[in-house]
Amino acid sequence: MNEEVSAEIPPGWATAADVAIRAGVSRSAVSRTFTPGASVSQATRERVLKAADELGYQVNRLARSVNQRQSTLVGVVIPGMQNEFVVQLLGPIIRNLARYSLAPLLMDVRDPEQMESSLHYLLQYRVAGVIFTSGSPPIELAREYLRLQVPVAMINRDASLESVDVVSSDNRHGGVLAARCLIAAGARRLAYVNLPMGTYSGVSRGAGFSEAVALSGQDSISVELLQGKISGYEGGAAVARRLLDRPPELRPEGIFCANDSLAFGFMDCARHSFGLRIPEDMVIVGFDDLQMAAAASFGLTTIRQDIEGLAREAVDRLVERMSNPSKPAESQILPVELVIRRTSTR
Amino acid sequence: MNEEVSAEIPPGWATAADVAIRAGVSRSAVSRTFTPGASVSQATRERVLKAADELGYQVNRLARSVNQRQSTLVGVVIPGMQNEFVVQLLGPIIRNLARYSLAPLLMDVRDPEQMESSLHYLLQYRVAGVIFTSGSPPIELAREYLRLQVPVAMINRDASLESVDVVSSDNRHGGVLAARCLIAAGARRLAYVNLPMGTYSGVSRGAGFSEAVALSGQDSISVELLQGKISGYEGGAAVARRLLDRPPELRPEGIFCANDSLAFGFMDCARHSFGLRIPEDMVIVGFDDLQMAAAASFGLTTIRQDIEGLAREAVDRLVERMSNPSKPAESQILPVELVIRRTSTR
DNA sequence: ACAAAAATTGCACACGTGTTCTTAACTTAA
DNA sequence: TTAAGTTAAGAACACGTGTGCAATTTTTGT
Repeated sequence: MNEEVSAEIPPGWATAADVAIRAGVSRSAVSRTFTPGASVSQATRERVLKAADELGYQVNRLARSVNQRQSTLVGVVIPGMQNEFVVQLLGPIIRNLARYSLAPLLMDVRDPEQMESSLHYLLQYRVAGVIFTSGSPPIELAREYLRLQVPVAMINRDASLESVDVVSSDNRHGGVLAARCLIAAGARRLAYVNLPMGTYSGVSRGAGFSEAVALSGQDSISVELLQGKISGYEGGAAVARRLLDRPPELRPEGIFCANDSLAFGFMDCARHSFGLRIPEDMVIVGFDDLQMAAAASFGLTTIRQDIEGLAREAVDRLVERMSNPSKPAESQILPVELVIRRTSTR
Repeated sequence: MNEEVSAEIPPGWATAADVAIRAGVSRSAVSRTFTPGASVSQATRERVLKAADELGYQVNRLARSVNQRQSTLVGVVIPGMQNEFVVQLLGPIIRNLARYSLAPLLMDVRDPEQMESSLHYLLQYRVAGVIFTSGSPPIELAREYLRLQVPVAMINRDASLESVDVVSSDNRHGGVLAARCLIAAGARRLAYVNLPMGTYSGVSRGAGFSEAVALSGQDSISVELLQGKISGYEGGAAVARRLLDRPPELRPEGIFCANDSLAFGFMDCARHSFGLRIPEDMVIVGFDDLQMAAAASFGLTTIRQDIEGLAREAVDRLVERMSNPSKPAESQILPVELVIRRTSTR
């Protein structure tokens, strides 16, 4: 009985050999069809593509990687999902990697104790490179990758390592812009609210801030440097509670927060717990320009970073280094922009 | 633009053969040493581990995957980084995957046109499974994976597909809680602000909301269903502008927003553009309990989802299905919790 | 029409693993 | 001490792919 058997897709994945048989060609021909720039005649290419389509064949990138000792995976290291800015960086990074057919392997190093195992974790997948997003963690981790000749690119971090491409916002100048803005608004006693851990970008912003104040020439202006124990909204509020719990004439009138989340917490505490009016009693400038900065409840004047640019440049640098590992390290600085809203205009 | 790039795996990657030579054993012995449950004597195991450590040997998971025809990569599909709740889901998902030594391969399907290529993209890495996070996109994409027998788990989505595990918050009951809360606060004219696209979770929340109103028995209570064109803060504000631009006596007094971002936009617009006081003139309930909901500027009463639970259960279900693909589909519903803050208490 | 050049094809090998199967070594029981 | 039983190690194969090389086909030039 010659019953017609329906051409079901076999359980499991169709392999190049399966396609070859169905198309009546050698397995090499299949391989070449899916390798750009290989030598295949138009006729066989079409037969292969037809057979591949019918079988739902997808090339096995894992096997391909093993064979040619190349990987198309890129590690993306992030310090938890709490920092809203870093999260916003993620989307653009992924899309820019996709431009080069690279796939992001995410790694969350919230706990430093995971670090060691996380290191192995990425290495075992033979990542073609690693992107470190801003945050405090692991300079030693990066050093480890370098030792193994894995290309590394960093965003908003210290550019001190050899043969690492770094792309940062102009954090220092952001601090300068913030200082000028606060001073122009008439504030005399200034304060800088830094990030809890000694982050590179936090330090740079504070340095630019202090520097601009010093250069302003007006010695009636004072700067106070503060640093919280926790980050984000709660951290900003905590610093505010500590700072504003003093006689009104000693309170700072101009606040620069290392990022917008801190600023939200600070100004909410100032307004709701201490009854201060913003900007009348106190002017505030943040950093990042998160979406919430534009919210009517805040209207936060802030320094905008070029998220898309940071992601694009970091990926481009990494890709360059992949194809030319001995390329000299580049340190690129992207401009920031002062976005004026209500917290600084009076 | 669509350039293919990959980097040579740097020289200096020790292979199992290298370790074998250095340890003076066969390559099989090395392999067994790193394969839990294999038969190796304590003596050789130690020699192998010593040699491996000296060479900095890391097992090549790509090669391992090719050999045993199974992958340790899991696709995580997210609809852009705009939805803050989905982003918060990401961290727990990654950490729970790590519990099983699985690695997240991220896929951003913001643009539907990427869908087709994204599908191939994950398949080419032979992902062991896929997790769909909440959002509208691609039910067809999921169907495609199922056809290829790739295990699929979904979060906060319709449970209509066969052999797909779904874990959702109790969206319906969340709507019920919101309705009761608004009614208890004395609101009579109610409105529901839905998500722009007909998302499953948005629809469920609205259904529960309407249902609870109907069951309240008080026919003096009316419900209005609204849907914006854009999502997030701006979307909420836009809906508010449209809705409040009518005589005060026709304005709703109780608003239920499908998520917190919408609620932020809505209440900011109501307060700052229309001068309404919250909760005196209007009570509001959101959904998700984002960090900002607790901010002093909002104090938003909202329905909290069990983020950690959603992630954990989704990963557990997926892993179960990996080891037993014919397991009957489970549909799990996690409880939600009403978090009362200032926008509903008067 | 025929030789030379060019293009295409298939075979065989390589990549770094896990695993079966056979053989050697070692342990236990009588 | 010897036979039987247990355990570890190595050789060989498989996984799915890319590619060098030689053989074969097609195209080109006259």
